[in-house]
Order: sequence, then structure tokens, then C-alpha cells
Amino acid sequence: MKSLEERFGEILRNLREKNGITQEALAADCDLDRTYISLLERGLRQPTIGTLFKIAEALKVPPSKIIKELESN
Amino acid sequence: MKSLEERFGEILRNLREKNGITQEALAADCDLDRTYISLLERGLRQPTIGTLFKIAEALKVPPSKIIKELESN
DNA sequence: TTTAAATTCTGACTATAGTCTTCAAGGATA
DNA sequence: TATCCTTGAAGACTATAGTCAGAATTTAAA
Repeated sequence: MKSLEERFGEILRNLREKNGITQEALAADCDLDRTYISLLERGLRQPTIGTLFKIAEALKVPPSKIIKELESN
Repeated sequence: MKSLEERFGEILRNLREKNGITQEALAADCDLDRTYISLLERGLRQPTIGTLFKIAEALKVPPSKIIKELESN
């Protein structure tokens, strides 16, 4: 089965695309590097909870919703 | 107001005490270092989401519940 | 009080989160 | 074709998550 990082990456990419923004725009919104967003989406990094909160806010979704989605599947 | 790390630390300590276990026992349960649990509880570190999941499981609470509690206050 | 258990503190260390630069690859569009 | 936009990728780097050993301090019982 997929790792936590990979599953987080899928969720992140889905949410970003649903918001219709590029990795670069998302990175700017949450004050992170564009290449790091790429790493996250490909499951090559896992965020700290502080970074989770920044990303969730930029994507206009509660951080707990992302975590909840990680708990299933 | 308190930082995310400090608020996480308080939640962690409350949950651990509710479970009636020591930092050392908790650390053993989630395969982390005892001094690191101490750092977390004092708000001097923030966990990655992987570490959050390990801690939550040891404390028998859904990770999303901890995050949800962080969203309020 | 003293002893033991629990936690804090220090400091040095390893692993990994997160940055930055630059270039290459792929998909649109003209 | 040529150009633009977006993402992937390499590599070197900085910041911080997480470890480890041990001493100092606090807390709770005896």
C-alpha cells in the first residue's frame, strides 16, 4: 500500500487542482518554495503540522479535513 | 497568543496524562525518544504528520481530533 | 527528611524538512 | 516551427525534526 507521504501528495494535488491554481501560485500563497510543493505532491517529503496549516489555509480547507482524509484509505 | 507548537504541547500533555502514562512510556509506545516527547510538550518542537500519526495511535485518539483541537483556541 | 521516579536541561549529534538555482521535458497555443 | 506555461529534476545548501547520553532538577511517596 501507499505510504503516508504518497497519500498526502495525492490529496494535496487534488485539492490544488480543484482550486485551479499552479504549484507556483500555491507556493506563493503559503510562503513555501515551488519545488517543495512538487516534492510534497510526489510523496518525497512530509510536512510538519505548521506547514500543513499554511497549505490548508491557502487551499481554503480545514487542516483536520486533510488529516481525516489521510485516516481513511 | 500561544504558538502552534505550544498549543500542540498542551494538548499532547493533557492526552498523555489522561492516559495515565509517563513520557518515557509514551515514547516507547510510539518509538520516539523520551527527551523529544519532553520537547514537544514544552512547545520546543513541532512534529511531522508521520510523527503525529504515531503519537495519536499510542494515545488512542484519531490524529484529526488533535488537529481539530488545534484549529479552535 | 530521604529516596526513587519523572521530567527538564545541556550539548553534541544524525536525519530530513524546506530553500534556491538552474535546466530539461511536456503540453498548449500560435 | 517557435514560444509560453507548468512541472520535474539535480544538486548544493540551511533550518529544524528527532536521537542519544548523562547530569540536574522537580515531584511524589516512604
